[in-house]
Amino acid sequence: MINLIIVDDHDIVRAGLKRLLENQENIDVIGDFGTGETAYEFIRKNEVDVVVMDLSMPGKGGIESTRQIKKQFPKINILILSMHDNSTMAKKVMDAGATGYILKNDIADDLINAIYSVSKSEVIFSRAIEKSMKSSDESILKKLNDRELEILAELAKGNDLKNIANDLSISYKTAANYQTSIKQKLELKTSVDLYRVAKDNDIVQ
Amino acid sequence: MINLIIVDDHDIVRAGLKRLLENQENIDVIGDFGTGETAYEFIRKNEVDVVVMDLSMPGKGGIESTRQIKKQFPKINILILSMHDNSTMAKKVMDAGATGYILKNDIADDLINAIYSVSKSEVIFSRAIEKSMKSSDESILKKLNDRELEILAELAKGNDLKNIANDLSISYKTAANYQTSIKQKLELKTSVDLYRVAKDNDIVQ
DNA sequence: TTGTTTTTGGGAATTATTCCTACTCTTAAA
DNA sequence: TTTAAGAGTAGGAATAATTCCCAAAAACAA
Repeated sequence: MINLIIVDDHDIVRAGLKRLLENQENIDVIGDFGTGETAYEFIRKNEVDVVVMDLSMPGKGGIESTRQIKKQFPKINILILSMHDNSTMAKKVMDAGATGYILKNDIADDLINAIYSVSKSEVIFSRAIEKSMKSSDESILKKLNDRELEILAELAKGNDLKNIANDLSISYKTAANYQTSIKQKLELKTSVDLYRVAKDNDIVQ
Repeated sequence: MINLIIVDDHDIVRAGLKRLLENQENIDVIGDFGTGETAYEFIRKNEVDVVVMDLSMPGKGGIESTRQIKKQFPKINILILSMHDNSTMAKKVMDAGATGYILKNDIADDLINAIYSVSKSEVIFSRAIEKSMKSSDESILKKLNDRELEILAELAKGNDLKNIANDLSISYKTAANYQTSIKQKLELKTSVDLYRVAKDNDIVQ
């Protein structure tokens, strides 16, 4: 029997998932929570085998919650549910310690299979993710080095060069030069394009 | 008895909603579909009272599908399910002919109540939406005049001042001055902030 | 060790932005 | 009808940001 909890800020999705899984013989949904924090409180006091968690939640998101849970309870297997077939995010999720990453628009059977796999600590991805992970090697961001990536992230957050320079303890000139080289490498013209790229590649939000 | 269909591209959400509603005495879920097109085909051949539809779907989205259904079958009441408490989108949805607009993170009871209301052609919104619709009169965009709004939209699209000036047949200086006054009125510092504002207020995307 | 990449930033030229001013047009009020 | 207010349009001048080019440490790989 798999003791499972659901963490998703959407009440409807949560209630739906709960009912969907309650039909399963070997899965016992012993709790469902709207936030990572309340889920963590429950985990501390109860025997949990698998956590099915939404990626994007207000407050502590799926990644941070995963990290926290895995740190204290490494035996718990976490399956992340996401809206988007984003390989960058999938990598982050796995780095945080999740065992699987599947999409909300995968069919219900896939979810159930994924839960069984994950409960045996088998790593599992959506097919769409596996596909996009292969192609992510050609991500435009490969063109940037670490420092450029860091500065791109800051810029996309809406930080201005002065602050970035200050935060990273480099001169304004250096920061400005980085900005220029990022734009050149990525063939962007405006700061807005820069933000778009950062967003499309999940550097921000 | 309410003959209801569900339209949502997410299999999990759809299956969940279906089971959630199947417990209701007076609601009969007679179909569920992953696209507006397949739902429309079903509607043409079957007696449908209420459609619960996701706002954002690939292909023909919730708004376009709503418009199509209402055009041919004005008696059908449509309840839109959305992820975001966006009052602008809510307005668009109602313009398209939907009877209600609720959020996926409203609690399940709200959904069921909404369905009963909508089935009686009672207009219904999430509380969060009603709140944000009221405050949208005080939208920061009210501070901008038409031309500023137009230029904000262009800027947010990633158009540079030179092109904007050219497209709108105004001098570069004028365009630049508009940009400045937009930033001032909205108290923004960077172009990224400008894009954010445009996005948050549905001027772009 | 030697060569390469990363990280750093200055100088100078070029662009962009801001602030101020001002003219024209339209619209609404007196 | 005159007046006032605001929208839309720009130019000049000062200031700020960006780009381009160059170069020197530092880190790192061969």
